[in-house]
Amino acid sequence: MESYHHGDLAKALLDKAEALVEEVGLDALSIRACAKAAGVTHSAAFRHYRNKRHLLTALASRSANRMADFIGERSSQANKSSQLLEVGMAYIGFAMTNPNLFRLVFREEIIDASDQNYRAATRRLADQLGDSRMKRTVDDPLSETALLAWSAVHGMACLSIDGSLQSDVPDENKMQIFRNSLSKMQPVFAA
Amino acid sequence: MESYHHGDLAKALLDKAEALVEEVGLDALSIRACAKAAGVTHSAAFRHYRNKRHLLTALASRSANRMADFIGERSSQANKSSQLLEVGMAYIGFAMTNPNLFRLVFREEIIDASDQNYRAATRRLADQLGDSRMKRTVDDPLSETALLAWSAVHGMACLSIDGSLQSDVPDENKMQIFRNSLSKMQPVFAA
DNA sequence: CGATTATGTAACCAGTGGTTACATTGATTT
DNA sequence: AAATCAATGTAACCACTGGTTACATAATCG
Repeated sequence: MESYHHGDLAKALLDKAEALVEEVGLDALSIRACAKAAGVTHSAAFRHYRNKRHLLTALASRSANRMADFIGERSSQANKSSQLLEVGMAYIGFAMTNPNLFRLVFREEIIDASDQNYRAATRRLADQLGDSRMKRTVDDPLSETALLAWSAVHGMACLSIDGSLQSDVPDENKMQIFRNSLSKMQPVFAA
Repeated sequence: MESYHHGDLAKALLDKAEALVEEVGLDALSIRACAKAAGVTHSAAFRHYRNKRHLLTALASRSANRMADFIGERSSQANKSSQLLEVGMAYIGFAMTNPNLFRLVFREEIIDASDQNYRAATRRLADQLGDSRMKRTVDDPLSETALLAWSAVHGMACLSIDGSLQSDVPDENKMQIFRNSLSKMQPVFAA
């Protein structure tokens, strides 16, 4: 038996949410299920997260950081010439391994996009994507190719996890196809 | 006052759903709200759609068809040389005008992806995207460039409507940036 | 006209996000 | 050490949701 007080319920809830979300799906995730998994009443959860939105925001922030870490690792392992490609492949790899966490990071309607932690996490992620010029899209012509690269990678990730591509292909083969496909973009960056 | 029987409740519900979804968001859309908007009890709706999933599937099918139509129009208006670019821009344009309908078409977790109407509609859409080789990704090397193009366009659409890009830029300017960005891909297709 | 069938309503169920009043605990102060 | 107080838990409740069932009404067809 545990004590009346939990210890670190806030973190426990996040952990349970992270585990549950890949089980039951992003839309079916409920605060009550997280609370029950943590062995606690659902109202206890609201003591640590004002509402569901806040829980999801916290999870999104953590996921964005995980993603940035993952990409960072892969990026540092690659040699300079293939870095852009490897970053893209890591991006897609994270999405395919954690589809719902990946979706959560970008579904700004169900989270608090103005949250400071979330913004910091996504900024870290954007920085990891090469150069932060990807986000400054207004009058910087260089960013147009960066936007193109990001879009291609993001699009592949989305199409892949949403099942819009042929779905009876094993993940490894898919990854190889993505790699080949992305490679074709090289002439764009050569210029 | 209307008669006891509605006339074409199935279609009315779809219409109301289509209108409501862009108002309240995809996740907040409820069968009860659609039914009320159609002036009918929520249980009447279940007479025409077995469950929410079926309603959303029907709406997704209709949206995919609308999208295919829209792209088809734009495509036929363009001259041969710029067709690929125009198709892509139409794809993004539809997404930005109807973000939630666009999302619905690709959110296969909340719809019945094996539904025949849905499959027919998405196949039409895929065909409209140039050549249907986009979907046969296994051992057809040509499709790698098609996949790249689709991904780039799809990624731009998603990033744009999800607010991951700089959001204080008016839509028209965004579209111009997208056009410029996509244009950079030309050398890939020249080969 | 009468029976059948399609389509609507009313009342109900379990589950959800969220709130409020109350109970329990751990830490602080004296 | 005892009293106090804020942090953290529970229980009971609310409105709403998707979904079901029994019943009422209307249209249709013999």
